[in-house]
Amino acid sequence: MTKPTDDQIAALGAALQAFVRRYKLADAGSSEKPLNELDVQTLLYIAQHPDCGPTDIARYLGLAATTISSATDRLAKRGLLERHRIEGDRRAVALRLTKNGAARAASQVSAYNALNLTMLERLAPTERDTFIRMVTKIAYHEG
Amino acid sequence: MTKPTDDQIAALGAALQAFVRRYKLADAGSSEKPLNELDVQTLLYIAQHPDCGPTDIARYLGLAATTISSATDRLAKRGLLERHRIEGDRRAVALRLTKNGAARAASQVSAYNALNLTMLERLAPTERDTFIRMVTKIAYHEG
DNA sequence: CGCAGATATAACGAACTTCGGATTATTCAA
DNA sequence: TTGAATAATCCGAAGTTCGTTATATCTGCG
Repeated sequence: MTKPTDDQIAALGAALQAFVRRYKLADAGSSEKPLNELDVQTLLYIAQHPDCGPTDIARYLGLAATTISSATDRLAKRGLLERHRIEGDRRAVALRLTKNGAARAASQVSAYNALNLTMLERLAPTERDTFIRMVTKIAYHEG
Repeated sequence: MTKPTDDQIAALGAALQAFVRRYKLADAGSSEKPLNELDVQTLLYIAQHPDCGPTDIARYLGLAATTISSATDRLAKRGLLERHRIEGDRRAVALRLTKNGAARAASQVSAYNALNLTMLERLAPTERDTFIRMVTKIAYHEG
């Protein structure tokens, strides 16, 4: 197996750094009072796993359960999610997004999609599937 | 100009999400007491711009000057950088890495390089330059 | 020269976030 | 039944960002 050269590694590093930097400075111009990163991740997880509990989220994100408790508190205070008592286990709570929460989650997804769209548009149409295939290969590689 | 399809956007989004998640959970197992993200960025900026001032860093990262003051405080306390009074302008300080700071910066760069290496290794040797060219095109695209 | 205003940085305090430890409520197993 | 395990939350400590203020210094203009 031929190894990547130092030049290749450096070129990739420079491009990724430039990209991350541009992206970070760009999204400063968002509309609503922004949620912090953890709250966004929490919101999106609940959107995809309705009626999950705080412990699920903590395990998924690799954080302390109390941290998730704080995050869900913040989201609940803003009216983005509701806690429901569940039938089978009365210790547990089921987290569900409110209408506003679902809208907020959708808006987040839109923002991600817009970024992905921008990336693909910068490539020639014939390159796009190749790029997606490569990124997929890198992301899902077993190792 | 043909537009990317929704399927393409979704596929790219899913792959990037998977990649970011794997990367985040992976680097939980690092060695030394970790610097926070801002401190790392600050350290690397100073490594590349010796004798710069806090204001330069604040402008570069798009943050309040006092935030950078805190960051340089933390780095100085850990012995990673030194503040020097400058000749021409006695208001300003010139930030310089100590030996330890330079080592720490180098170690950070190594970590980034290792990640980039991993990414490239997951592609076939013949694909690598294509991938780098595409990422570069996306990152540096004028728009 | 002397002084008003701009500039570089640091000090301080408010608001917020993460997380460990303790607490409450409930379930499970012996 | 009782003790251990589990789900979630409360509380307080430590750390972070950032606005305001303070201090020192520079710059330019009369």
